[in-house]
Amino acid sequence: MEHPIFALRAGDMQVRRYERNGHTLTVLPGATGCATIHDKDLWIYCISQLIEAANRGREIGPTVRFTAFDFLATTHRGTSGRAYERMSEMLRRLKGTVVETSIETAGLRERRGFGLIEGWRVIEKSQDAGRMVAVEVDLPKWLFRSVQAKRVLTLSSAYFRLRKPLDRRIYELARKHCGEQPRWRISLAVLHQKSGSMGELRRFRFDVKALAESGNLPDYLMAIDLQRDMVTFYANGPKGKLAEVKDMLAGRPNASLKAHQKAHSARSRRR
DNA sequence: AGGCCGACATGAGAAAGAAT
DNA sequence: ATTCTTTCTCATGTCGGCCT
Repeated sequence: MEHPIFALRAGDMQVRRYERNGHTLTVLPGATGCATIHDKDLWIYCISQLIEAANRGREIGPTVRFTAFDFLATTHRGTSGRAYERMSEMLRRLKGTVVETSIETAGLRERRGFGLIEGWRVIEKSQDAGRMVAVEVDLPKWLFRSVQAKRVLTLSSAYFRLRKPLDRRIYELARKHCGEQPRWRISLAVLHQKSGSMGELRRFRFDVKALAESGNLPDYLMAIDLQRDMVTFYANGPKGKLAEVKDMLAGRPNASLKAHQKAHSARSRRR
């Protein structure tokens, strides 16, 4: 996806419209607002469920079934009653947000519209109102096809640890545009556009500067040239040693989970 | 332009109750 | 006993508005 579909802010009711060489994309929020970058976690979760199932040699279809608890836990969310409610809101926003595209080629214009998910189903136990037993999400066909074709971008598990919506978006962009190349250079104005941030440029500049200085962006280093208003991303070798060591120091999921399991089994052996 | 505040929202984690 | 679910509390995010 070239243009930012997901909003950075909750309850965003703005209609966004992007245009690039005879190619327009319109994002129409549903009644409860536009799907946010956090809602995208549900997408990513469903996709990874499918990929995992496929890797185990199981038959996969566009419908993904899972428990609410598992989703909340694996995306590092809380599991409060409010978190469950928010999950329903997520489904509603994903379903309600409509994306329309229009492509012009050789004098023909084709327009299409689609939701971010086809539909959803939450199965609750009736005698104990409100308990979500299982959730089913129907992914749109085009998304399912790109999963089958393995054309989905893999994200570092550190992605879920990125709290700031803007940081997440910038990481995605770096991942997409810089990828494995040693570096990627872009003007702040264009990055601002690509990010989908609705704030003013000066504020965006301030936020990007903060991100660069914090060094919180996984896999990449950022340098800002304030004179020319350019940002450069340097790939830190996503598979390199340095990244692994940094993961460990930062106590990121994979490293820390293994360490925790080790400690745990040592404890049980002593007992 | 740069920076701060606050409205409205998300997020983490502890502790405890419920289900299996 | 273990796993799931809820409630509570505190910390942090975006961005419009406001001040300097």
